[in-house]
Amino acid sequence: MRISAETEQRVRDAITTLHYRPNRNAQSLRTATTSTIGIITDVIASGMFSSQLLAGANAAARAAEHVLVIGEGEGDADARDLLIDEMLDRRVDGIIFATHTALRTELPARLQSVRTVMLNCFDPEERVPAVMADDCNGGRCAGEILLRAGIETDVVIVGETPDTAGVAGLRRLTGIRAAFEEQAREISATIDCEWSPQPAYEALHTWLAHGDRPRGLVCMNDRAALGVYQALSEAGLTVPGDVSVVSFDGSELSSWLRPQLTSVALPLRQMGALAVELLLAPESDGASVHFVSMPVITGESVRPPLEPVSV
Amino acid sequence: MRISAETEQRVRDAITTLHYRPNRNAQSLRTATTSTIGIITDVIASGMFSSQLLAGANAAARAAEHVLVIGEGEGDADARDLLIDEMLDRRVDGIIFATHTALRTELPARLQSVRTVMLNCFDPEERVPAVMADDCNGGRCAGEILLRAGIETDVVIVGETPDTAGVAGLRRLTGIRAAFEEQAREISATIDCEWSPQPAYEALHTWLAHGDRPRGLVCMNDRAALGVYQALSEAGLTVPGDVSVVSFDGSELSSWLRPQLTSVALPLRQMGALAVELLLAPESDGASVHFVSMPVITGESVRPPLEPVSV
DNA sequence: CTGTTAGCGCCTTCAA
DNA sequence: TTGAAGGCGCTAACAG
Repeated sequence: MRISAETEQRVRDAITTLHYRPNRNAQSLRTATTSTIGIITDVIASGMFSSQLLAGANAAARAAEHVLVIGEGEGDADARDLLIDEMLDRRVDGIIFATHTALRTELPARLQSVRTVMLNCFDPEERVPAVMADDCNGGRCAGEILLRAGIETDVVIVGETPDTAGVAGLRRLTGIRAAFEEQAREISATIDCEWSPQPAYEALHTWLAHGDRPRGLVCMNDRAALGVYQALSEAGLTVPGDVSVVSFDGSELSSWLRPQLTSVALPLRQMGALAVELLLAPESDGASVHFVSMPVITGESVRPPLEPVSV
Repeated sequence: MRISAETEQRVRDAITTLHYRPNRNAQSLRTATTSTIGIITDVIASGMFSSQLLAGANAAARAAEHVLVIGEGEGDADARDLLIDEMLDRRVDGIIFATHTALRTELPARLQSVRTVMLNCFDPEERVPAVMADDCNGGRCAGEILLRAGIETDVVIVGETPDTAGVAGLRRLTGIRAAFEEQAREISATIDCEWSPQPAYEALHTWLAHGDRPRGLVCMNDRAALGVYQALSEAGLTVPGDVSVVSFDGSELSSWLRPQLTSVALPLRQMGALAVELLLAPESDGASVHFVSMPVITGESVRPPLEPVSV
């Protein structure tokens, strides 16, 4: 103890008055760890999707005393790879590879030797852990909502798109069908259209022109549901009086519609958070896909059951 | 030149086969520059706002070969300051301080000695450059849209909220009034309500109950306009037949409504980009507020002028 | 004009 | 237990 207490105090004072803070770059150089996580998204701007994923990831990162570096690939694989390099150059502790739409996609080559978690997408060969919404169970929920309301026939699905690269549609469809099969019922029809207001409006408008009248409608997302509302209203059908409507995503939009939409929500925040937790977890956790369950946001777009149901 | 060409080639080969890349942390240590920009937002998750600001900032950062690290203050000043410290510890080249709503707000103390640009907010003492939407001119545009359509009387504003911390409302209002005053006209009434569907719906519904019938409506944002559409439709008024509607923000929602909404758009992407450019510009540029003009997104919610107007 | 050297700020090992 | 020293990977200044 060669340093006097007084000297120590003077040093401590200097630390505060000069606002000294350790240089994390120097720390990183020595320790080869940065407390920094890179997150690569295809499109940041995409309204709620990427931003909520980001928000969840950021919250979890903060909780673990980490910070997020973001990069937007903009759909261009080269730009994306450049970004990845940029992050690796900065020696991020790991990378989250996120897409704004649920996708089966090849993990970029240069990520295969880096600690990586896929978010809202998964590698066909499951080389790294992935986080996805549990669309299959979500679909089942949507189906059960209608069934519990006593709507077992004349149910139509709006937004079937089996050809897309996305996997959400197929999984939701599977879940819905499963719920109906359990009750020995089935879906009456599926209407194929993009998951946006205008296409959904047009598709349903055309379909209704045939004279069929559905009792229940499942929309593949809230935006499609908006178009569906418009088409139903034009056809003089009321929600939920004539037709009950269930949807997916649980976006803000679902709460803006009148009547408020019952929607099976994408747990984007939780997904983002889980991705960070997996990335930071000491155990590699194998490389399985983690499914996050989709909560139901109950609105007023589904007819209450005619008779009270015993649980 | 003591190194033989052959040796040089062998080194170069090693670089590529071993995927050697310079360690930017080491570079930073030496050069005291990181090619990294920190961006502090109050809420990332807030739908389009922060995410579009982020997207714009990110694009500009990429163009300047920089990378963005993000931090979400979550409304808590302490958490925010911790984040700022975290970024300064990482020796970011500068910080963008962004809010999701246009605000007049004090620059955090520890940012006063750091290269900083305020985004969507400004310091009362203008200590640093700021980027904001030109809401005043935007308001004027909104007014002129109605005036050019021949709607000079019975114009009502939905969403007056002079008491908020936000400055957008007041500025838009000022612009609208200015446009009308230039034609020696004036706004008939202002309806005070929050800028969301439900409050706007209720406020207009109540107002319409008095029996007054507006010819033009200016909504303070697209979400309020959604509520306004609902109230008008309930009252049996058509858009744009009976009432012309203009709104602000230019969000996706405006394109989803039927008829499509004419909206004076927030140039969020450009704002984010400009903030980065100012931050990286060699000249400090003083510390003035930079106003980014708001483009008009033309929909079908405004009645075409009865007679062709000569430009 | 090339090749060597001395740190950037920190952490970790080693000696006292 | 505490202090000194070496080196993380790089760049800028310097010597040859």
